[in-house]
Amino acid sequence: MNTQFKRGILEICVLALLAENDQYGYAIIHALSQHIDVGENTVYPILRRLTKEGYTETYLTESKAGAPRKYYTMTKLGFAHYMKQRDEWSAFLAGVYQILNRGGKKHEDLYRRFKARTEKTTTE
Amino acid sequence: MNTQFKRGILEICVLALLAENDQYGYAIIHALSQHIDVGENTVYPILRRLTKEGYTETYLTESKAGAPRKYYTMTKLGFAHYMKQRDEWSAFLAGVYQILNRGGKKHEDLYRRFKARTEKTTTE
DNA sequence: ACACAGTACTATACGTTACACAATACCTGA
DNA sequence: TCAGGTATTGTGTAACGTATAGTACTGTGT
Repeated sequence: MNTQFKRGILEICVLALLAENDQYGYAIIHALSQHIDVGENTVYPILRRLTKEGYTETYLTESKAGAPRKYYTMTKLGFAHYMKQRDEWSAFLAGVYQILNRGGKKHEDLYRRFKARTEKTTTE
Repeated sequence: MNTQFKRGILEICVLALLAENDQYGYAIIHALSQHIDVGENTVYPILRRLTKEGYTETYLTESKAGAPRKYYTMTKLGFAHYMKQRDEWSAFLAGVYQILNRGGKKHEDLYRRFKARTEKTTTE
């Protein structure tokens, strides 16, 4: 999986979970990794950054099954940031959609077109 | 606009245009910039990278209105790469969609939920 | 003839972010 | 006590968008 795709979007995904409920890092990682390929080395830094920037705050709770958990809770600033990021993301997606889906969208269409074009110009 | 969003996707967008027809850099930049915010400093490096990796090849043509144009043409390898990237992108998007669109999707819904949650726990 | 705008491309340096690698620490069950 | 699941932190690296700057060619207005 192209790791570049995740840049910027992972943060939004984390914010999306925190907009629902307070969560601790490990749980967030599990939730995210059910849908996208992501590990602890990636998510924890995001959580630290969000906190550093005032988008989230933390509190510790003890756990019966392991080390204490650091819960992250979204601030109002964080929610506003989340809304803004969502907007930018969907605007960006709309633009990309326009570019990727001109003419034939399906692979067969694309392949037929490409093949037709390359064959008449002695490519090989 | 979050510049991070573009990582990896810009390359796909360029490939999408080249899958249709041979194009020169300046034209590609114009086509892309109608839909997403992107400049020459970003696109030319991508074109060079694509060529370096064998996904595109180039040929020069003279132009009546300016410097000679370097046309980029997609190789078979490039087309295969394009198809693969498209697949990965849509798989990634599907995952992100699952995460971002659980429960209420619209801003009003999200806001109502967030507000309700924060108000009952003496935030402020 | 010269400045200038538009066209077209190249090169260097930097910042952000995902992530590999590594370490720490707590608890439970065999 | 040792493995394994839980839970977090820190360091270093690589990719890629992009700001900045520069080269070079053509046609037009003055």
